[in-house]
Amino acid sequence: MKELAKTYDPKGLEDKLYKNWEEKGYFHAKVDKSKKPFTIVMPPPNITGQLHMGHALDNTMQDILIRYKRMQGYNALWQPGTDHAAIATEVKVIDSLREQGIEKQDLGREGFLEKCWDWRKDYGSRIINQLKKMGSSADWERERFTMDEGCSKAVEEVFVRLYEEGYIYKGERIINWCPVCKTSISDAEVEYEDQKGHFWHIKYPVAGEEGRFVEFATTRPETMLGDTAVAINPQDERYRDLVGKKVILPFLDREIPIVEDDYVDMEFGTGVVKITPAHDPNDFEVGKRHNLPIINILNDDATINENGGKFKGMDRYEARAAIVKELDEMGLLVRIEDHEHNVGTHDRCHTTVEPMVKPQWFVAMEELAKPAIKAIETGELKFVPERFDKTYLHWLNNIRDWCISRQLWWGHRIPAYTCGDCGEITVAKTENAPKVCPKCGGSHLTQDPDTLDTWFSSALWPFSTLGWPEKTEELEYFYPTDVLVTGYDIIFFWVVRMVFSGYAHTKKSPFHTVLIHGLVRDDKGRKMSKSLGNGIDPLEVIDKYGADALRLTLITGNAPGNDMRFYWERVENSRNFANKVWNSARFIMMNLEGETVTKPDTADLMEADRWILSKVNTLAKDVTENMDKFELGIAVQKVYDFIWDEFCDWYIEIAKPRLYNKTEDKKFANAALWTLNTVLTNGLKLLHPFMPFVTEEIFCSLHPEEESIMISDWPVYTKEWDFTKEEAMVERAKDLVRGMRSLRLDMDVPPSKKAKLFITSANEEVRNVFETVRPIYEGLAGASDVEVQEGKDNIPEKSVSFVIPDAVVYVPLEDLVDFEKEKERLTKEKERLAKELARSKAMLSNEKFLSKAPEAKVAEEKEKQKKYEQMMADVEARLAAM
RNA sequence: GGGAUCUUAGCUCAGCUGGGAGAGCAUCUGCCUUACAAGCAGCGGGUCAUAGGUUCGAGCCCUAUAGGUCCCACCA
Repeated sequence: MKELAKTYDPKGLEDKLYKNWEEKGYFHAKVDKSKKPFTIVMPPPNITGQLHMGHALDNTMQDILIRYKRMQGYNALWQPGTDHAAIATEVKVIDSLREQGIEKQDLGREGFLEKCWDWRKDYGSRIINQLKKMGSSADWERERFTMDEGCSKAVEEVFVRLYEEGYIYKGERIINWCPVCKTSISDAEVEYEDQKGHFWHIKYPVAGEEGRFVEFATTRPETMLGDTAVAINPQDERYRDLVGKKVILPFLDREIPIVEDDYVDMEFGTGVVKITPAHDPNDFEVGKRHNLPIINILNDDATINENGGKFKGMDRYEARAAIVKELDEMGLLVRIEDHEHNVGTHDRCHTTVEPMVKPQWFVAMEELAKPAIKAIETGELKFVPERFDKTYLHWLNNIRDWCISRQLWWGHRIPAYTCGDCGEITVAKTENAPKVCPKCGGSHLTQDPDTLDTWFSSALWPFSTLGWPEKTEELEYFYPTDVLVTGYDIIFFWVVRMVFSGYAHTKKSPFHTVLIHGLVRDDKGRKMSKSLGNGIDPLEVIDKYGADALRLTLITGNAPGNDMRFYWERVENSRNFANKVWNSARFIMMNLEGETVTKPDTADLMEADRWILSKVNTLAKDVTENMDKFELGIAVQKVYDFIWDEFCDWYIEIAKPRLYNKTEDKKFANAALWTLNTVLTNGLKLLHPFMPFVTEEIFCSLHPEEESIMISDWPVYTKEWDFTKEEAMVERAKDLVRGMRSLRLDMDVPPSKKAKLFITSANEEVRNVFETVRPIYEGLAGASDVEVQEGKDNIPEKSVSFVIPDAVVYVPLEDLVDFEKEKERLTKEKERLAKELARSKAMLSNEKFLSKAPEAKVAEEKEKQKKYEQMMADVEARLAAM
């Protein structure tokens, strides 16, 4: 047996243990029909990613579930991989190229993609290695990438299928355009920010009516260059006579109609709205209804294009200022108002998005959403916690078509080919790419230059990683997966899309449970972010305190779906716990030195041994229940409390006298050692999913014959260790010791002072408590002169007392008694009892309680009352005697 | 505007289907006791946001109010 250091040092050790696990192949899940599968698919981190607290939390939760299920005997697969992260990666690569003075366009599509793959080669494994530092037991042999061959095949398969079924279409729609990234983005990628702006009140002259104007307000004056109408509400009497007339658009001198549309709110502003179909989603709809022309006034970088007349070439904000200035000079600017409004920005670069009309590819969502909605109703899909059902359903019930084309190069290229001769679009997988146009036979085919939204491939992740569309045995065996763990911020982007994709392509929900966690915030509750510089780097935490401490910190005291605050003090506490476990093991191993321990006869077990066995027995049951309900925080709290409070603070202390007493029969020490070893081992197993490293190291030292705790069996409840009687007895013994301790503190009794104890109970069980407690008492209270005395007759006159269930304990302390203090204590005690008695009596005299409450509850209450009455009588007698 | 959620000890948070208010940290007291000072023993500290209601009984259920956070939608 090897020596353990005085404090636990995770440094170096964790890497060593992890390497061993990996080499032994413990993480690898092979198809094995004799075992039940349990599958989690890992949310693929971006290849540009650096491990942050969000990943750390997400992965810790998954690893806990996987390790737990693996120990329970499941064939547990944690399917990992990385995401190509279309726009995020493209932006990074462009930036790094720019530093070298190279522009994306200079390289051409092929050249640029090469650079992207280089980037992936250089950085793609970085995040994976960081996840390994966390102890993640994912099946790395099965690592996938959203753009690897298989996943790309799945993407094309889906695209072609959905196209053929009519769910994917190409259309001129108004989309969100990012002028910096120069691509369209989906609605989900738009983030609204409150910004201070203005309302510009402007008027347009009415054509043919000298001196007449219509007035309206706008927040974006520059869009007037694209105006093709002004609209009024058909009910609006004020403008009745204007119907059918036209107004003149300043600068461009375009005559545009005045149209009637219900969309206009008569109550708002002047009741007149300018209509810019090309640059506003609502106006676009109005334009469609009235067949208005769509005039795009912006280039892709949000400068004004040739449709903007003399403002051509100006940036949108530059043009805004110029237009306002000139309108003012022309007397068409009525006034300017301050106005705070929500501005849509791109969630990656926070550039204000510009609505634009462009040909894009869409997925028609209405039909596809239906089974995903039904899944919640039928219970095929559950959110933990449940409240996220509502978030999910609300989104699905109001879903709009998904814009899936992106004007990027890095990603899955859209498998659509346009004929240069007849304009026919052909959609086909790369392997079936058309050489000639199937319609006109022309050979001038060009593939659509756009790529797909990065979430298009992520949506297929649960089954594409298992080989879909091939019918692999993995897919057959591991799919559908079981649990998806992710943050609530990603429900719309990912969870929704995975679920409807699962139903569309596999006819099943890709998982039955979605376990949602919150955000990791800093100590002040702020989001951890690079720009604020308030983030704590998980790698730094691991370096300083170890991965176990990090994991424990992330899991404790947090309920599913809730945000948490993360700060160093919490990590320290976790580290302290790791050290506590370490030292308890060290203690046991020091005592095991040179001993051979055998399983003791049941008769040789002390009450305390049975008590702790019983405790660890129920602990296993409780923890298992919590784990199955995904209450990871509660589960680990229970293990923590058990190991620290019960096992270390009580049981080890109780066991010590037997270990130190060399003259006694060896079988007593043997019983203690065996119990220590057994209980610690079970505790370690229950702790292992949460703190894999320290538990493994101890387990292997304690059991050199065993290979790894990872592949050991999860403790289950056993009848053999069901000792309710002993449990109750030791709990009373603990009360007794606690009572003695506080009494001695109250009375300033030095620990060396011996004391006799008298107990007022004829209950044999209670008297046995003294025997149970003797070693504890001797060890902790420092007095050994314990005398059991029944009844009240022999109690010394000068003594102090305290109450334990079923009895009052008297301690004669002769000259050391402080009667004032004792009186105070008793009075307090009397008050407390009176309160409890009142409550109990009220309950028991209540007919409704008696009739409605379960019988056991009533009986329990009656017992309580009896006890209280007895205790009350004792206390009153003591008080009277003083 | 719609929805979700929170308000519990000085701080950060648990508290599962209603039945004697909890943890960690911090403070204070006493201990270097031969596993652990990253420790041990203990003390103090809460009208469970407010006001009603249901109930024999409410931190928990219902209603309203106040304040905070988040999501969605958005009137130009």
